[in-house]
Amino acid sequence: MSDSDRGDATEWGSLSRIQKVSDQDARPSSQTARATLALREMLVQGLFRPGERIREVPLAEKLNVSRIPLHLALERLAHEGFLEIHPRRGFVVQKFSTEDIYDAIELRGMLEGAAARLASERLRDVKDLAPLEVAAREMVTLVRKSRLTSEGFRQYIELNAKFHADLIALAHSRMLQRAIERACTLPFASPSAFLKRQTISPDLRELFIISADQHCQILEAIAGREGMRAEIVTREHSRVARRNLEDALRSRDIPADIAGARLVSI
Amino acid sequence: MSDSDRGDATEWGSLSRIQKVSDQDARPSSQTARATLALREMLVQGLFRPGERIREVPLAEKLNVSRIPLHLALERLAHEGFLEIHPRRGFVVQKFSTEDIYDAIELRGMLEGAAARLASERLRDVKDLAPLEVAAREMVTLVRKSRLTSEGFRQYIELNAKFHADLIALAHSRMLQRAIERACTLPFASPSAFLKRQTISPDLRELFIISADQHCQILEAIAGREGMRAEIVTREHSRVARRNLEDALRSRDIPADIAGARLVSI
DNA sequence: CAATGATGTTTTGCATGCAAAATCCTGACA
DNA sequence: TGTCAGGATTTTGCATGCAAAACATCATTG
Repeated sequence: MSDSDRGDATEWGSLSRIQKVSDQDARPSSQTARATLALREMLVQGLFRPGERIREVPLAEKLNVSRIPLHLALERLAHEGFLEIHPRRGFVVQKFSTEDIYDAIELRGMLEGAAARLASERLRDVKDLAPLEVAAREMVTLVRKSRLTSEGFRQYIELNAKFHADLIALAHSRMLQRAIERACTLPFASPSAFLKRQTISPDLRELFIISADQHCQILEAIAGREGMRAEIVTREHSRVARRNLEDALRSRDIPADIAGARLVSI
Repeated sequence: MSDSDRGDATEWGSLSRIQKVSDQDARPSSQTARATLALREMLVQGLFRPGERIREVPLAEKLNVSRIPLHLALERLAHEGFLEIHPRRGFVVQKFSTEDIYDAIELRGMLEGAAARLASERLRDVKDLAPLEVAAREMVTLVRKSRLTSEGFRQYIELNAKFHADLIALAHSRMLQRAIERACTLPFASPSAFLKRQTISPDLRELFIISADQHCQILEAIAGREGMRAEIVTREHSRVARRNLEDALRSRDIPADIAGARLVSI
């Protein structure tokens, strides 16, 4: 429930804002925002079956909003990719296959890779990398501890989100930023999708170490204006998510651990 | 006015559907669809100033729809990237810089390049390339004619759209397809954005020849499972649009010729 | 028995009107 | 002159209700 605090649902640039979980859940300023938040949460938690048709009236009652804001929320979630619009027939919950997830991860990898390359090409001052280096260093420190507390875990997720957001901002491309935000609206495509797993196996710890090191390599490449290397390492970095997913699929603990997994068939 | 015939505004997979311009303008089934179509057209034609705030009531009167469908249409256009949402303050027309256009074109090139690579990796039967080959051949035939009639021009645009749509479909990746559709919602990012120019200089004719040949090279690469080559040529292919834009910028005939150019500042 | 058509029910699309937020305008005061 | 307060006005957000489209049910007919 920690990624549900973007102020208003469709405001842009939300990815680059660092979310403070300060005041509990902020104030969902409008009915539409409230409905969007609640619905996204329900979808991610798997309270709807993939392929299920959504009826507006009962759902509106359940969420305590009227049909107009609910309809607006549904439209937004459709644009995010959770629902499908059937012109005069309402909304249907999307189905995803594991192939879709793999493709989504690879897509994000491509886009973030391009962002890293652009960042290295367009970097004006090496000082601009400072906040990223801080985050990367702290993540390394975290994963080096023999035992990862759940607080450390939370910190890692937050630092990771900040790192990725800052990296994308460094590309100085609104269009690319937009594309990445879109690609990450589906929860299982986001960089921290598979970080929320509860079972921390030794393998998983290894992945964390690898991932933290990749952050450093990416920064080194950008600082040295090695665009190609920055792109390749960033692309490879996204495959951590894929390995994490494969691991989860093997141990069959998907539904509990991974956000949005209940929308995946097979 | 030829690209305004996608049945219902936000139905997905619209890119892969080949649009028949059969019955004039189809029937915009709902008020929302009507408003979306009309508004998109107005935006592309530059009837709104970038940065301008949109007032719903007068606009609704102007379009002869009520505020609800207008609001839905505005929301959709915001998701397409034409407008910006300010939570309790309404919609504002987006501004774009030439850098944004360049980035949008490069982004599309990357994504279509990835599609071409995936197509070569995932191609099941070489027969699947047949419709693409037909389109590519016809385009070559068209550009070989010494004089390009305006009917031939129209045909080229249609064939080009079909080629790109079919290519993307061959990648067999819903996620990638979605990303490309999103990237192309902005008119100047689409593959045929700069084909609508009215002044056909000799340089432009050369670009057409190059472009038609690139289609053939892409198909050859895919047929030969040369994923890397397919990706690279497709990426390069997208730079035709960039050269076209640069040419237009030099001759300062942007506003008249290029869809959506009036949304571009400087 | 399948296909088609009539009829009632559900469900979405939309118009209208009201309330609250934002904006604008005016004028007082430092 | 610039700033700020406060009221008037505009503008968006939303609730309600109605009409039409989609859907379900069942009877009729070939």
